[in-house]
Amino acid sequence: MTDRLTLGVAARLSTYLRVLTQYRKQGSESISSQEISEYANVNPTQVRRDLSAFGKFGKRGVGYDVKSLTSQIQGILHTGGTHTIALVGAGHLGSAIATSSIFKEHGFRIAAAFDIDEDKVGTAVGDLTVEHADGISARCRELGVVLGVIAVPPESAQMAAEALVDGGLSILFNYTETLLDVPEDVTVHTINPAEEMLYALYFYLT
Amino acid sequence: MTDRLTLGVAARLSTYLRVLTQYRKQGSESISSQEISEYANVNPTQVRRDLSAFGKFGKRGVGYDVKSLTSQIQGILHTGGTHTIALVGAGHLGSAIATSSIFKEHGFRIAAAFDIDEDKVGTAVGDLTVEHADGISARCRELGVVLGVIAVPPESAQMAAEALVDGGLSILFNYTETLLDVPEDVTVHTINPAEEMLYALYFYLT
DNA sequence: TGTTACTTGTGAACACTTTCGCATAGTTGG
DNA sequence: CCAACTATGCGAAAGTGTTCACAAGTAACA
Ligand SMILES: NC(=O)c1ccc[n+]([C@@H]2O[C@H](COP(=O)([O-])OP(=O)(O)OC[C@H]3O[C@@H](n4cnc5c(N)ncnc54)[C@H](O)[C@@H]3O)[C@@H](O)[C@H]2O)c1
Ligand SMILES: NC(=O)c1ccc[n+]([C@@H]2O[C@H](COP(=O)([O-])OP(=O)(O)OC[C@H]3O[C@@H](n4cnc5c(N)ncnc54)[C@H](O)[C@@H]3O)[C@@H](O)[C@H]2O)c1
Repeated sequence: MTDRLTLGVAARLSTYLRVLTQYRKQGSESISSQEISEYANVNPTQVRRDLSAFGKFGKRGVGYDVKSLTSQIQGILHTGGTHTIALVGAGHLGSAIATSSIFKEHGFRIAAAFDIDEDKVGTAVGDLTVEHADGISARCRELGVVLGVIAVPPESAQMAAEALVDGGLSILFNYTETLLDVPEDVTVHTINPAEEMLYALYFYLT
Repeated sequence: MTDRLTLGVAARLSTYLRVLTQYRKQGSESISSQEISEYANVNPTQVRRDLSAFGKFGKRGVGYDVKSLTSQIQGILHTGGTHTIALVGAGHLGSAIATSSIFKEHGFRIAAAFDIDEDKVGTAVGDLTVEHADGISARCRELGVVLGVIAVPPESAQMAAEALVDGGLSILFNYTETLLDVPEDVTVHTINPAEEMLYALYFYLT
């Protein structure tokens, strides 16, 4: 149990957590492996196996209690608390991210938003006041940011990445198509829907 | 070879395609499995094995020719042409999507954008003129749309999904947190960065 | 031409994932 | 209280994925 989860299990548990978080908002108290599997696009047996590896969380004939299963998975992933993130780029995408409830729901607090455009610095996006990109590194250290989101034009992405790395971050989420060159200990997660679209299309076409 | 790819292989090939597409724009003609693996977050041996299953695309001592490898993978995934997509919701996120080059680069053409807000209908986002959401189903059929993107507020997502399904689509990309209920033959892909953030954090914290 | 440095392609071993089938346990309604 | 139904948990087997180690090709340069 002190072992590190394999990549696949950790990915699926994160997906279940997303489904559960939303399912709970929609009112229901109990959920079956069948229902989880439909929203998560996995096999129901897989869901049960993933969960039963850590204990007997379900009730036969009933399903899983949404609230307690949520805590259990948060426990397994050690991600129950609040985590502080920083946003670079306050354009269309940046505003959408800053005002979205998606992050808050899962315990992520956007602590600062940065832009290079003097007209945007000082204005509000969501609950935040946009700060100048010059301050990225210093402010990230100050605020204890663990994760940076890059939502700038593609040609500025490398620059943004370097500023965030300078601020001590080692997890970057890159919404641009730019391939980022970062130190070895930094992980870049790329949000590129086109990639998933190609994948989706393959299974549609065959 | 007429067999369907496994989920994992198809996903990785899509990732390689994303990396190659961008790498090519940055000028280089040749790429090694090592380089692909760094940008794709996989093991270099895995890259070589995935590719060598379909033929000998590389040159020992040199690497892979970026251009020809791109075509080869497009051939394997059958996704070389242009595919037509529709966008529902022309707010902050919708505008960002409509103006992003990410989709075009991979052969996706956004053929129409819809919104319910009368003030937005008729205005331009990117190259498109926003159309009224009432026309979603009819226009999707007319335009031969294969894939729909949902970028509306969470409470409107189910409605948007139903309109798209009515228009004959069976692949939906959902940027909202809402769990969508759709017919069995429709696949929903959810873009929820928070899910991937939880996953990223797990490996960071352990 | 010979040497050095590089990088692919693949056999073999091992680890992990996925699925089936079914015993087991809880629930509901008569 | 019993019968019908539902849904979990898990043994076992088959299928995939992942990594190591190395032979074999290619290029560049002295
Ligand atoms: N992955 C996705 O799902 C997705 C969706 C839409 C857009 N995108 C991509 O997101 C990026 C941004 O799109 P957008 O529509 O928000 O663009 P935008 O032009 O509206 O906003 C970009 C903002 O970044 C700021 N900026 C520029 N350089 C900066 C720097 N060095 N530091 C800080 N801020 C800087 C600009 O001032 C601007 O405010 C694009 O690359 C686009 O392709 C990705
Ligand atoms: N997954 C991600 O990466 C990500 C990032 C940012 C935002 N989001 C989510 O995207 C959604 C949209 O965010 P936004 O900032 O663009 O919001 P927004 O309010 O700026 O835009 C929403 C638009 O949808 C339109 N709309 C409402 N109902 C509609 C309907 N039934 N049909 C057509 N159009 C309709 C509205 O008129 C508005 O123009 C939110 O749910 C947000 O949480 C997701």
